[in-house]
Amino acid sequence: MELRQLRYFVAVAETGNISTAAMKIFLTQPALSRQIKALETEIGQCLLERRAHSVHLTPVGEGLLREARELLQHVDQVLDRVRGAG
Amino acid sequence: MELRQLRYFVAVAETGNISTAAMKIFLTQPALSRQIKALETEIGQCLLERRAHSVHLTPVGEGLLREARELLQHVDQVLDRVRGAG
DNA sequence: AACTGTTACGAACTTCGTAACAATA
DNA sequence: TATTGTTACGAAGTTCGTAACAGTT
Repeated sequence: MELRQLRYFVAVAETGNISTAAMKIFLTQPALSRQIKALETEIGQCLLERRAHSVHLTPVGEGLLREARELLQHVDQVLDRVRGAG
Repeated sequence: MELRQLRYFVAVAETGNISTAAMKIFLTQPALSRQIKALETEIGQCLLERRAHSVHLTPVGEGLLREARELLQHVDQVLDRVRGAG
C-alpha cells in the first residue's frame, strides 16, 4: 500500500467521481482508475460501487476513508515535526 | 515522502550500519544509501552521521525513528482493520 | 588490506497518458 | 449522444544492481 494510492482514494471519495477527482489532482481518468483498482486488489475488498455517473463508497470504503484521512494527517505531522526539529 | 523510505530508514537505524541493513531487507548498499539520502534531502535535515564503520543517528534522526515506527504501525493497523472489515 | 559509504550508468520495474472500448442516462 | 469508468499499449519516470570510487582503521 502506498501513500499515493491513499491520497488518490481520498480524492475520489471526496469528489464522488473519478473523472473530476483526476482533474483535481492533475491526473488522467485511466491512471486514477487503475490505482484505485490496484488498492482494492491489494486490500482484497471492494471500495467503490461503480454507478452510471458517479461512484459510491461501500461500507469498507467509508471505513478506509476515515482511516486514510487520519493516516495522511499523521504523515503531515511527522514531516512538520521533523522539519521543525532542525 | 514514501513509506518505503521510512521502512528503509528504520532498518538502517536498527542496524546502525547500511551494509547489514541492506542485506536484511534484500537490497544492495547503494540502493539503500541513495534512498536514505533522498529522505534527508526531502526532509531538509541530516538524519545520520556517517562514521568509519557505522552510521550514528543525529537527534533529528532519533526523532524520525520514533515517528516512523509509530506511522508504520499505524499503516499496519489500517490494513488490518480494512481487511477485517469484509 | 578490509571494511565502510557514495557516485555513475545502464537495466528492470512502475506509473503515466493517449487511444479505443463498454456501459448507462 | 454525452458522460461515466475500464482496458491496451507504448512513453516517461523511478528504483534497482553492477561497477568503480573515496574514506577510515
